[in-house]
Amino acid sequence: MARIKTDDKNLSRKDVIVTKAASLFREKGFKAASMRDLAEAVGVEAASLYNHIKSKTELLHDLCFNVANRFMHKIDEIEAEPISAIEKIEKLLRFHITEMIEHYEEVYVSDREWKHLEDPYLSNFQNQRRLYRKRFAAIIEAGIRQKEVKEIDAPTAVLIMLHAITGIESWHRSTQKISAEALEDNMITILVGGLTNR
Amino acid sequence: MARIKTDDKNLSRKDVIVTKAASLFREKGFKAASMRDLAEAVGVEAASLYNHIKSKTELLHDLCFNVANRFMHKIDEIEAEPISAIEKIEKLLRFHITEMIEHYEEVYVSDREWKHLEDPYLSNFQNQRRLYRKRFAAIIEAGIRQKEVKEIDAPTAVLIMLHAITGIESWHRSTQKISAEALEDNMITILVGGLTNR
DNA sequence: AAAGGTTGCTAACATACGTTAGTTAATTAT
DNA sequence: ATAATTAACTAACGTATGTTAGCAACCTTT
Repeated sequence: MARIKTDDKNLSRKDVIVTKAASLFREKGFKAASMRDLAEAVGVEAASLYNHIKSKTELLHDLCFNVANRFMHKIDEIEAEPISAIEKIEKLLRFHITEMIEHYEEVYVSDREWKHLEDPYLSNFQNQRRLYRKRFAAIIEAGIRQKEVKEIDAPTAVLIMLHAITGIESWHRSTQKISAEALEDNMITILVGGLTNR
Repeated sequence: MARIKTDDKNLSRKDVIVTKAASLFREKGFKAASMRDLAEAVGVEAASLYNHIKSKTELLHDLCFNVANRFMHKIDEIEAEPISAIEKIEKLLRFHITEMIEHYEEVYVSDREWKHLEDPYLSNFQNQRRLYRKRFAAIIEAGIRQKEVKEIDAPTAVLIMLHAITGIESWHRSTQKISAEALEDNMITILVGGLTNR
């Protein structure tokens, strides 16, 4: 009888399922990925998954909110630091970039598939998202007031930054990648360079 | 008996269906949007759609290749112009931006949902996409050689540009938009500003 | 070794989906 | 006015999907 392997200790079977789900949802999209696909990836029959999870949407829910919470904590932390606006922006961007490099399946799924959440989680997620962007924009606006940053529309700048970073997905799948460090530095050069005055 | 309205002349009934499909696929995603949803949006029964189209995937196919062709023609045109690399980049970006502003449902769907195409169209689309990015990167590399552009990794720059532009989708749906012109100029300022030497 | 809990299996359900067949209504051409 | 064509309808088929029920095998604790 097949069993779900949790080779690395401290991993629950649910963790294994959630991780495989991230990979599958990233590859096929949430709707197109079936529970039978997931079961096969996990090495078990579809019905057996339900010993560990409540529903398919719960998987998406877990993925989305895990990611969202990580970003929320990071922006809390950065806002509180006594550094310049440009430094805050760079720190936040670097966090986004490394998150996308290291946990890209989860981050990608959270970013692209949250539409398939169901209320009340959907509204909740959308609110968090809006709030996060507002806080990011506020940092940029502070930078503009202090003349560190060009006179641009802050919400537009946030859109550009956040979407630019999802481009890392293509890097991840490309065959001849530059190194992760080089990627990060290139992105910072272009993005922060585009904001900075002088 | 309900009929599909093609109020503006020169619109075939299929055109009406394709347009509504773009809107629906954008809103729900290709897989989550059903033919019955589409039929309702068009004002007709699901089976009736098949008097005008071959299949659901044909709709996606039409959307994706219409968009891809427009971009391919534009890059043909721009490559041939006797202008500097930076000017070429700016022209191409402005084209992307206005396409995204004016036909955003189609462009968005083409960008996000092409994964659900079926071979041979899938491979075909992927090839076109790769080729387009290579040509874009080549323009940037020419700019680097002529010292117009910072010494960055060109493929990374392409990723950033293209993905940044999909952020316009959020602008489109936001309630308090800045004007389309202001959006375009802001994006150019940040993106081209991030590339330019000095 | 027995008992209890956990995790797997098979079978099946209800539902939703894309699509086809066959038919009728509406429009266009003769 | 009649015939031919186009475009709609109803009904249904086959398949895939998320999920549940009931039972068997495994592991852990005593």
